[in-house]
Amino acid sequence: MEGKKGVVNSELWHACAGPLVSLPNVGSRVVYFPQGHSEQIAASTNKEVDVPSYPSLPPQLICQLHNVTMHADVETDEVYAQMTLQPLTEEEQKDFYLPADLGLPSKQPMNYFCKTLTASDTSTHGGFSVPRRAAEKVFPPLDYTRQPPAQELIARDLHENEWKFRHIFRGQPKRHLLTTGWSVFVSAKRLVAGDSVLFIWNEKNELLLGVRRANRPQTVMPSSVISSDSMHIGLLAAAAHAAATNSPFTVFYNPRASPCEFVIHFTKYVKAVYHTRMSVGMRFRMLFETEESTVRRYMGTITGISDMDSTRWPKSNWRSVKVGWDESTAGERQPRVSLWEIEPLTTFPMYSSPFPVRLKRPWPSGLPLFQGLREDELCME
Amino acid sequence: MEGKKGVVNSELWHACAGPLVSLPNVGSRVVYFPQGHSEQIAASTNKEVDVPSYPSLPPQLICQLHNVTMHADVETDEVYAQMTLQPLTEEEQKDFYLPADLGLPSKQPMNYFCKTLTASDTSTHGGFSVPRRAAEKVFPPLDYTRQPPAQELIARDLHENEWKFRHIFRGQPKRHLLTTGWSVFVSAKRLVAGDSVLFIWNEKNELLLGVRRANRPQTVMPSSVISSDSMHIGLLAAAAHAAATNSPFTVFYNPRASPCEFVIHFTKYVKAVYHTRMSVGMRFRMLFETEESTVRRYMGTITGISDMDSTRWPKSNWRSVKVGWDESTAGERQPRVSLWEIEPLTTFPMYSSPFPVRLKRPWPSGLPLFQGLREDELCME
DNA sequence: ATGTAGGCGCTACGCCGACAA
DNA sequence: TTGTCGGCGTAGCGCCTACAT
Repeated sequence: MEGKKGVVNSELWHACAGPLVSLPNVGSRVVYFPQGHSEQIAASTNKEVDVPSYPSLPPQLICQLHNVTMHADVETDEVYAQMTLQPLTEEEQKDFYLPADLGLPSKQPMNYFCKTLTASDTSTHGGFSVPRRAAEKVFPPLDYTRQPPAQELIARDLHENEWKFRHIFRGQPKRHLLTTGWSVFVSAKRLVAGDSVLFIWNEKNELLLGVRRANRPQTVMPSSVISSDSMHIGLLAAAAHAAATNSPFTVFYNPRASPCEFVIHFTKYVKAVYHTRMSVGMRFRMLFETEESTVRRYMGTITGISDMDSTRWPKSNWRSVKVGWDESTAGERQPRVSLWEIEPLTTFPMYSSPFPVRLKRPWPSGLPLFQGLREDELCME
Repeated sequence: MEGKKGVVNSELWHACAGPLVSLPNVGSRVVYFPQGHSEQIAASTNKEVDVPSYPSLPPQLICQLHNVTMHADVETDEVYAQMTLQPLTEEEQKDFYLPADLGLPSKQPMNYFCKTLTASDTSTHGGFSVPRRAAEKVFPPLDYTRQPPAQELIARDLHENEWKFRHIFRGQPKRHLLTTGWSVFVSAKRLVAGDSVLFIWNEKNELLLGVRRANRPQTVMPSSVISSDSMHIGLLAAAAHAAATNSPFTVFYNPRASPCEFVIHFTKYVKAVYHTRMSVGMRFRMLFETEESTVRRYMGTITGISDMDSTRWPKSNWRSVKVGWDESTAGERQPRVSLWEIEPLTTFPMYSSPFPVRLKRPWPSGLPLFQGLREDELCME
């Protein structure tokens, strides 16, 4: 598993990244959105910038994914992925076989739990209160003949550090607790109330331990290295150079920094853009992650379809759908989404049709997405 | 002083930056070296990258400095400067008046001291041992009639946080110590033995407090935002775009990240490049910072003059001088320096001559540095 | 089922001189 | 002059149960 230094346990990475995050397979085709990438940089640096537009850079690049590695920040344990993408020539776009990589949301580990830390969990006054079902599911069973039942747990984090905890079942009423060892973990990881920890009991009978920090309002980036303008220009220039020369380039994808997956499975993209009817007024649903790290669907209505940034990124499909949400719990959900993020609520079958339905409106005719690639050459399952 | 948020105390910033660091004045002319900037990025990210060359970007840009602000990283207290530079058109390069901004090393504060922390200073076992002369110079005088003499000190750091310390003069033999309050400071700033602290007693009778971390071997950058390749391309593209349109761009200068000052006072540059004889075999001296935060001169001999990177940056003056050092204390000093960093040891007067001596070799004739700017138009004091 | 608080033992933090370098 | 140590008193860490939600 640890072939390269800095590459982390895949199971644990996905658990920390959350149930909605999926990474494309190595070798598969993907669509890269500079605009989405730019959005992530803006979210990371907390700066909106006004960079010059890059007319030579199309709003999306069809790429082959040469490499994906999973990493975690040494300081914060924040998970991120490094991807090496190579833009495909028109020839290569034509001449392909498509692995059926739909990028279904990665399966979360079987035996795991995630708990948001309470004030008591993080205070120096005591230990960690383990939810009962969680303890029974992911911790090795206790010897209940002892009084009180207790054992030592050793859990490994993303950096292969081992943490020892005393797991004890006591109190009135009885409960599972982590005592000795817990506070050093909390202070080493600098956890505060509101952050989450997650434990995994994997198939090799190893205990893995991850951390998810609460969304601090300002994740103030150490922008002391390069200006955010230069970052934006850099990403655009790197992509443009790669596109012009069909040479590989590298991006970092930080799934928890901002809700913008800017590298999309090719087939998912094609399905959404070419094989799905979308129109104003249409109802849809979309998956979101809950506080408890599970998924739930929110429903909404399409209120408009238009370019998000018509000057810089004309005819881009990135966040081209304006939506209204049924549950108006503040403005916490994006007012704009991308076609492939939502699932239209229709009665007729969409994907099984042998005759793909070309999107009629509102896209301008002849949208120049896959030059040289005929639609009926697409291999859909 | 605190007009803008994030802008820090100038005195304290300079003390933390060290005696050799000077910032050009706002409004003055400077020379910007993309190559040097690239070097700093490489040092910050610990990655050498192989970026495509940018033939349209000259190895140096003459710019006007529109803005300089001093900052400090919230996490690490690392000082850095943000500069807004505007490349000058040929017309503007001709039509100028030059403020006599030679960028002499900034004067360090009068009453200050800097101490490298010992194991005892940072252990949980005790407080901070204040060097006697330092305490007498920068701390308010103690009332020696009390037994023991003691007082409470309040010092402000770069982020305007206040830290309280008990300052006491006791022991046998007598010594100055900081006791209560010291350990919380050490743990809050995460100081370890080898790091330095510095105190300033300024003219407003305020006590300022700064931190300098030891050069940890690997200052592993959180590169989880943007690839180092994109950073390099970004800096080059941003500079190229600015040069092409004569529009302002922003850079960050981190004086302690790496010994490469990539924004140089214009007059200093002109002096060094056009008005100084340099030849192989010539002796010179150069300033360095000592452990104790003072300057000292090292002597050396020029062993060669050539492009550092002849493919990417032909005819650049950045680190064009190969040197050998008299004291060969390991390879801790750069084997290549730039002309303006060194002071040639000659007997004839150099700067006062009314007829500037054009550098004969090894520069190729007609080096295209200041197109449209005749040398005798330069205004040297 | 689980968050918080009171009780209290004991570790280690932190203040002190004594040395020595 | 100043770094480190042995000495100690005590704050607060951390283990326990009680109680409330």
